[in-house]
Amino acid sequence: MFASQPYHKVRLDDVAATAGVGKGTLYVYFQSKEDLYFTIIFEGVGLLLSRLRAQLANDHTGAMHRLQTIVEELVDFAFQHPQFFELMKSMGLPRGNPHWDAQRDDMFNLIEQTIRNGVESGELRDEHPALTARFIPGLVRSAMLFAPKDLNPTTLKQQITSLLERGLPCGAATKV
Amino acid sequence: MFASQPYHKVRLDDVAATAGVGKGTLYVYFQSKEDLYFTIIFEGVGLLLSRLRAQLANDHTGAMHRLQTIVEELVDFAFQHPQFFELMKSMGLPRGNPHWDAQRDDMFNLIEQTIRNGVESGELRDEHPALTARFIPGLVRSAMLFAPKDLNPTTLKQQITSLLERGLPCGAATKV
Amino acid sequence: MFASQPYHKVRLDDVAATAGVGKGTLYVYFQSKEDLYFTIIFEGVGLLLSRLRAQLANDHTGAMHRLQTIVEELVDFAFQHPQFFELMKSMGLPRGNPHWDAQRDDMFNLIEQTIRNGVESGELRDEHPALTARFIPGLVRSAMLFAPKDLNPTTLKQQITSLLERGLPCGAATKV
Amino acid sequence: MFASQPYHKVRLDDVAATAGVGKGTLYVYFQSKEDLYFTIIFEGVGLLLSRLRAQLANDHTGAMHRLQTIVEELVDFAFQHPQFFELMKSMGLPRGNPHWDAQRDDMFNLIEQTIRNGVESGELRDEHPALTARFIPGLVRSAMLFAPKDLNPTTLKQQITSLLERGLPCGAATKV
DNA sequence: GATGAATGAGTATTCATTCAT
DNA sequence: AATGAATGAATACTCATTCAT
Repeated sequence: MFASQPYHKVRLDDVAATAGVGKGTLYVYFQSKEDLYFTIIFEGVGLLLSRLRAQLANDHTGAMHRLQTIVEELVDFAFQHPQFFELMKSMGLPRGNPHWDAQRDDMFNLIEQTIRNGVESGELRDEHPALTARFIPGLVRSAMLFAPKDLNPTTLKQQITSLLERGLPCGAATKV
Repeated sequence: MFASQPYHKVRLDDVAATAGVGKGTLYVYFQSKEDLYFTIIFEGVGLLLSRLRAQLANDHTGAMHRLQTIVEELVDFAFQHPQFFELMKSMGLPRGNPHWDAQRDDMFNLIEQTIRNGVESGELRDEHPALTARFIPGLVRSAMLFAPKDLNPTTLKQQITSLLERGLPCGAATKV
Repeated sequence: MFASQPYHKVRLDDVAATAGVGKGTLYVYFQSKEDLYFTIIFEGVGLLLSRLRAQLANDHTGAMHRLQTIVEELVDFAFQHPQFFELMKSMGLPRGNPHWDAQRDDMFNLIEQTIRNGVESGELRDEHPALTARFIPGLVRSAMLFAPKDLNPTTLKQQITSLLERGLPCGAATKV
Repeated sequence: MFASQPYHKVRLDDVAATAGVGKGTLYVYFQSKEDLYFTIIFEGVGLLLSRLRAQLANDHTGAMHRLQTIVEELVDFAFQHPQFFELMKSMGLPRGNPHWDAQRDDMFNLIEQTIRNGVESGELRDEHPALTARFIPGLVRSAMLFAPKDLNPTTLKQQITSLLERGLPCGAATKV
């Protein structure tokens, strides 16, 4: 519901009715409407994070391949939870909530570290891994929110991977 | 004010007070709170769009160079209006305000067309220019919202341009 | 808890927690929150009444002495149950709960009758014993609620007794 | 309305309707329901205080006569505002509100000082003027809340004055 | 045009009460 | 009997909007 309407248009009466519980019951489990909203996002990112970690734990390949794994996981998650990025448009991100900030940084750091490892091993070249780490989820977000509705996961993965692998210029090799 | 708080926490009382006008005066110029909010965003994107168009009108270079111009303009605008992307982070208001949707598509199309031209002329290779067009503002957005506070425009431009030009792998040249 | 907060700020959740029982258990012994509240007051006044009756049953002295006994009992009770008058300060619940009204009148009548006996025997002079009967608990109440915290029972008894015995003017004797 | 029902049963909707204004208008002038309630009491006591002061300003007689003036004013006020003491039953007195505490103390001090002056001049005998000062309004309260409905101001004044002047015992003189 | 006092529809939140266990 | 999770009726309070001045 938060994904299809702005935050302030979502009525807790309707949330309760849709959930099949009483209005008061929501307040047994959540402190406030805001708490409910942030909990949804927090649990979503938590799920994504744990999946990323699980995948990377089994992936002892090179940095580029691990980045592809990350992109795959991000895209799969986005298509399994198509409301997720819409959800965050509703009210934006919580600022200054230490739990949320820590969790978001965890995700960025996971990606950043993967890039750094690749740079150190000489496999990758990246002047600002921290920036690139923030770019990658942003690419998925942009696609999910604004790309044509018929976009499929495979195409999106390829496009992002392609961007990371080759860069746009077809004559890139000659430019170096 | 809309940049630093979610839509529903911005009170028109405060907006009027901050603007130094009476509450009623807002309604002389705007139909409603939503109208005010969308007007702000609409004018912001309108300004950005006109700048992009002005720059590109004078730029008769190749596609890659024009993309760099676009990135430069996006980043400069972002740093000149640091609230802008904060503002857009939660623009999840009514589904498909037609004006806004049209204008946003204008921007995406401007970028997409630049890429398509490059592909047609053989300068660029891109399987999905529409996706890439949506990626580019997303990269700026990600950086503005989540990157370290000491990020400077030059670094950001370089990083995005670099990504578009070369891709991450340092051996990219040999891959062609 | 009812003594330190107004009725509507006392939550049965807290009452149950403080009492160390489950919320539902309260409803085994009381019909409702109001019932609980009135039971507390009713039992309090009932206890006070039975003490007054017990003391007066053993007191076959004159009316003035019996009034002193009443004052002593009221003051002792007030100091033994310092919350009691706080509790009664806001007992403005349903108009005329019959049980409560009857019991309150019992107390007033007990005092009134003591005065009337004294008047009839010629020991006392009082134009309106009913009024005086209502005054006496009011004096204790006023002292308990508003007097300095270091007030002690002996002082209070003396002051009330003195007022009843002599009146304020030091030349009272000559006025008779 | 607060006089005829307990605080928590008074609905602001009804207050607004009775006052002939919109609900929101109440919140233009009062911060909250509690603020509204306390303001009513505060203004009531303020009115009473200013009347007492005005009367005493013109009264350069002896202490006993000034006390009678105070009693007269208290009783007149009580009969002119018969809801006033009922009002305070609704939620009790505000505790710790400095405005209210100061005002209440002002009233007590006004009476107390009158008694002290009488004691110093030798006109009165009172071991604890502070206590007596707190007794006097309490007598009026007791009468207004619990005395027979046909009580009239003159009777009440006489009874209180009589208590203060002579004390109860008709043989008081001989007890000294 | 500008204003801001008045408004009341709309909603988050509370808490006494119930009842299945 | 004792419980406390679930409830929803009840209500304080907010704030976008209006309109007389």
